Amino acid sequence: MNRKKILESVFSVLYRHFGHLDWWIDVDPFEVCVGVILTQGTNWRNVEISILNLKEKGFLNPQKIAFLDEDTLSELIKPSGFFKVKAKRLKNFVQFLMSEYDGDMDKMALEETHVLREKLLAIKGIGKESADSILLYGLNKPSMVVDEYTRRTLARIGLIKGNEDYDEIKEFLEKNLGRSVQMYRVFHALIVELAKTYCKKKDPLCTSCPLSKGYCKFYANLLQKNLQSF
DNA sequence: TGCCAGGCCGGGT
DNA sequence: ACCCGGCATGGC
Repeated sequence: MNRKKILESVFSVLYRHFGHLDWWIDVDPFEVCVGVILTQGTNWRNVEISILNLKEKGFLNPQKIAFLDEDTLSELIKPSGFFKVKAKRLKNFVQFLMSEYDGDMDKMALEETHVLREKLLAIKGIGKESADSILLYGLNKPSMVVDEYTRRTLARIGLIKGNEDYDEIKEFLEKNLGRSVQMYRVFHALIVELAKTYCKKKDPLCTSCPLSKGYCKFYANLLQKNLQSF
């Protein structure tokens, strides 16, 4: 049994359990970018308040944010925390978008995925997870998102050791999930849902996880045994 | 009540 | 190459 089969089975089980989960469906790509930056280290609920603030003022577009002073901006995004650094990060991103693509997300979307990823990573405040989230959920490009949940969950299942770096895990997933944007989007959302619900930091044995029936390392074995039923 | 949330950067070892 | 503090609000 190879890791690809197991990974496919994991997806299958999660999909059956949680259903079709996806994020930012049909959301304006620029709004996705703002959301991605605001949600760094922060609960999504808090981000929604900030997004609403920006929308109410009609500021949720590149041009407006570009000409907004940083203090006003940080005031509007206060609910999502780290508001001063995030105001700066939003400014950095918007400045990039304006200067490289005339503030046009459609133009940005024309870039080749890997090229754009490197450009995004060069922006202060955009790390790997944010860059990949923008690519995947904002622009529908095949760039898998990895986060702490993904690392922890895959490690507990036994698919990775857990000490691999970001890009290693990303490549593992991209190689074994196939290059389907839809698959990446849903898989990441499913993993996050699983981790938030059952695969918590404080519960290393995953005792509450209905999928694992005990320690998650045995999850892989469970899948192998029952593979034919998936 | 304390802990954590859909991270990232910069400086120190 | 890792490790850590700082950044900050709101919900359970």
